[in-house]
Amino acid sequence: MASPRRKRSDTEPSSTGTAKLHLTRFLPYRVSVLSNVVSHTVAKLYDKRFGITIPEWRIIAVLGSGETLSAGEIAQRTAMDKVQVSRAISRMLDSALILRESGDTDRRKALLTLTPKALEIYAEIVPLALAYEAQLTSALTEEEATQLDRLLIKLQAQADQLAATPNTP
Amino acid sequence: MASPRRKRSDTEPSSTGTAKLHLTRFLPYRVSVLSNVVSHTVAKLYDKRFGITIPEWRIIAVLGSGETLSAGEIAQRTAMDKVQVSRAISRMLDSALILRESGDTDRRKALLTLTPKALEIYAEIVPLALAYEAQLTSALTEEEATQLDRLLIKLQAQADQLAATPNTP
DNA sequence: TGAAGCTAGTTTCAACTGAAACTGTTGCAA
DNA sequence: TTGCAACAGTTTCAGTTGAAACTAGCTTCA
Repeated sequence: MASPRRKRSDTEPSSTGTAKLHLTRFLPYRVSVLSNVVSHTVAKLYDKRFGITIPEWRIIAVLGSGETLSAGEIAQRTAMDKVQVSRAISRMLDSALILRESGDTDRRKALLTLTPKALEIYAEIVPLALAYEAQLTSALTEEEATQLDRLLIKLQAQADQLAATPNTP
Repeated sequence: MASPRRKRSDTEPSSTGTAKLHLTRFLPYRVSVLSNVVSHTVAKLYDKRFGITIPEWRIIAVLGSGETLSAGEIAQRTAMDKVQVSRAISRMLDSALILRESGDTDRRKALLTLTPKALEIYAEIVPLALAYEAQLTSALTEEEATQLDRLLIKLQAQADQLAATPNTP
C-alpha cells in the first residue's frame, strides 16, 4: 500500500487565505448522506409491509421485549424528542398497536405496552431489519465490522460532547 | 484486548423463533442518531451566524470554487433532490446569494453562480466547518481516521446498492 | 396548607418535506 | 414541419417537523 507522506486534508490554507472544502470529503455530509439512504431503505421496509413509520417502529423496537415504559423513557431510549414520541403514540393508539394506562403512583406518567398485534409486527420486522443490517455489513470483514463499531462509539461520544458545548467563544 | 470468541450479533434466533433486536446496537439506528446530532450541531453553526439552512450551505459549498452549475448538477453533487434544490435556490435569489441566468444553448438549464456576498459567507464558513470536523475526528487516531474513511466508502456503496435493488423477492 | 416551581405529556404554529402534477423547452422521428 | 416523448425546473398538496406555549399533576418548603 502506498502511504501518502501526510494525510491529505480538506484544509487548503492557500496563499489567499481562503480554505477550500469538498463536500464529498466532509464528514458531516458523508454521514448525513449515508444515514439518508439507509433510513430511506429501512423505512420502505417498514412502511410497505406494515404501514408504520420509523418513529413507530422505534417504539415497537424498545417495547418489543414486553416491557412497559413511559413516554419519557421511550423518548430517551429511542433518541427521539417527546413531541415525536407523543405523536407516534397517538397514531399507534388509533391503530391499536399500543395500550396506555396511567400509572398509580404518578398519574402524569402513562404506562405503555404493545398490543399482541404490535408484538406480531415486531416478530415479523425484526428478522427483516436484521437481514438488512447483515446485508449492509456484508461488505465488511469481521475485523472491519469491529472497527466500525468502535469508531461509531467514539464519534458518537465526541459528537455528543461537541453538541453539548454551548459555543466555542 | 480480549477478543470475544465470536462476534456477538444482534440476532438471537431463540427457540421460540422470535429474534430480538437492540436498537442501540442496530446499525441503521446508530447511523441515524449520529447523523442527527452532527447535522444539528453543524446547522446551528450555519444558521446562527449566517442565517442559512443546510441545503443553502450545500449549494454554497459546491459553487464556492466559483464554478457555474445548473440546478440539476447541484442536485447531483449535493445528494439533494431537485425540489429541495429549487426551493433553496429561490430562497437564495431572495437573499441575493445566487445569480441565475438561463443558458444560451439550452434555455431549460439555468446557470447558477454565487454572488460576492455568498462567496464571503463561504470563506467564513469553511474554516468553521473544517474546525468542527477536526474536533469531531480529534477523538480518532490518524489510523482510525483512515479506517473510518474506508468504512464509510464501503458502507455507502453497499447502502446505495441495496437501495437500488427493487425488493428482495 | 398553599404558592411557586418542577415534570410529563399535548397542542399549536409556522416552516419544511416528498410525491405527484404541472410548465416550458428540447430533441427525435415520421 | 408537426407531433410526441424526454427533460429541467417549479408548484401544489397533504403530511411531518421542531420550538414554544400550554395543561395537568406532582413536590417543596415556608
